[in-house]
Amino acid sequence: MNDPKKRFNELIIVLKKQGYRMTPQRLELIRIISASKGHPSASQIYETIKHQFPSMSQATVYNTLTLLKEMDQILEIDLHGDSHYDGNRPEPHPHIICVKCNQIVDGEFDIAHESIKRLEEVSGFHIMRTQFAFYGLCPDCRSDS
Amino acid sequence: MNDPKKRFNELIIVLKKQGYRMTPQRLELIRIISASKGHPSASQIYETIKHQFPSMSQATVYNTLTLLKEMDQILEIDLHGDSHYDGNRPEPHPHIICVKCNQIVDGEFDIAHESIKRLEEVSGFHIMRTQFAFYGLCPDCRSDS
DNA sequence: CTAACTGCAAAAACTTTGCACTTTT
DNA sequence: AAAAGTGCAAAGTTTTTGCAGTTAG
Repeated sequence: MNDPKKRFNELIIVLKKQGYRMTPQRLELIRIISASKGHPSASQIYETIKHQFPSMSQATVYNTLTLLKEMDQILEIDLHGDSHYDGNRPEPHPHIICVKCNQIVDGEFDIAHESIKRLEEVSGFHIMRTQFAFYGLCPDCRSDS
Repeated sequence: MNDPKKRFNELIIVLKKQGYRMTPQRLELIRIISASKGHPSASQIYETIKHQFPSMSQATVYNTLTLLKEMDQILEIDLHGDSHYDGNRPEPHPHIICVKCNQIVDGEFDIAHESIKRLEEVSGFHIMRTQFAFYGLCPDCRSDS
């Protein structure tokens, strides 16, 4: 994972370069996304920001997340109507998700690079982003049951 | 893809073996899932069945899909609060999804087998199912824009 | 100053739930 | 007959929308 501060500044630069405004709410969301070791969901981000900005609205959270998503700066992890976000690794990588405790862990190998090329050739698609999810039991939950 | 009729009978046998009852609604859903070349969503399945069974309820669709999912007979493709289902290939395989027309195409290579083993070793997870999604533009939508 | 952004509240979309009724076995 | 399954309608979640008011640049 990147250094949170480095990532924070990186995101600010990218947004500014595109002419987006730096509002306090946006800065706070970017700070959270940059520092998150886990993969927070939209509602988790919303709840966290509300501590600092009680007036924060869900619409703003979704607006900003959509913005970052469209700029390929964050990855959306679609989990059955509860999207989580990975703010540190825009490049394709697998996620390992515990079906019991719902924790999400980053996988380290890169299946994508060569696979994408092959898949594009075979399917004729132009592939823009990927989502690899492995569902199972994390070490803790394995021993629980 | 399997032969739809073969798959249909296969599913019936599996359900019966587990002691589940064969209601007309269930049969119809299984028929649809078996024959679907694409990857229908819950609501698409619901709409289709309503033609035959105007009294069909969403609850029944979801009940049956959950059942099949838990028996690892269908794959759920999580698409931003609109799950689609792959009824023919319970084994891990990639999906290629057009971000414009939303069509879902099956990928043919198997990245999973060796990768899962490696990932299990590194993460300590016990992996039970996977979801590989590649988002992009299909050939038609590429030429459109 | 003004275009961009936010907050609010309502609506939309998908899924789940509870319970009485029906049906498979 | 009994357990399992269905239908209905309501409620729960997450996400989107419209618009008036606010603010960064």
